[in-house]
Amino acid sequence: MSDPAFFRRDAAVVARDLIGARLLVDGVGGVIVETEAYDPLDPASHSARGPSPRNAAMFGPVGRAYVYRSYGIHWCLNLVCGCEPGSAVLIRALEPTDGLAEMQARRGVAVLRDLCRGPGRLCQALGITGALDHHPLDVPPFALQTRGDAIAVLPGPRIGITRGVDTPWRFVMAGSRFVSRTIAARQA
DNA sequence: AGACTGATATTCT
DNA sequence: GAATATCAGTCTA
Repeated sequence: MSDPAFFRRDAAVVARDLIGARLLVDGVGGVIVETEAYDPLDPASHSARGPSPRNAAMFGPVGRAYVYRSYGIHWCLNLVCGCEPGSAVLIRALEPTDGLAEMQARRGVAVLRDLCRGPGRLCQALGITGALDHHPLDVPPFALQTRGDAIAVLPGPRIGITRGVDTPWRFVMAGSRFVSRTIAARQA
């Protein structure tokens, strides 16, 4: 459920609370195990320099998707949140649980661990494209179930950015084998 | 396991 | 023209 109260909080808080939530697109997806927070005061954020055609969703209502093209090739999914406009949480990795065969077909890969590990791979596995930019998270094809109970979450620095590298706004599920490769290496 | 490369949309200089 | 919230392939070890 995308209760506005859940998303109308600081991005770092929402990013931590999203770990363990179940995210499905047309019934295909899994449990969120890795996220990153971005807000308009953050030099690494797309919203740092104000609205543009690409990042418009970040300045719209909370509880919606912000989908953008990364390096001209991949799609990346964010969930718009925050008390003020311009915040979002990047979904970096899922533990696949639903629609495994469909994800394997879309990715052309059989190994579960490689289906949704990384923002670009995740979007390919769930069939997420720019068509879902601005789409409300409580309206099909999206389905989002957040957890009520507490869960062990580890914070750390974000990945693949050159600015704001010291802000510990990446969150991973403790002990999960389905997080990004670079993280798994650093954890070990 | 690590280093390098190519693909290439959007934004910034 | 250069950089980027990336990934898959290939080469070196």
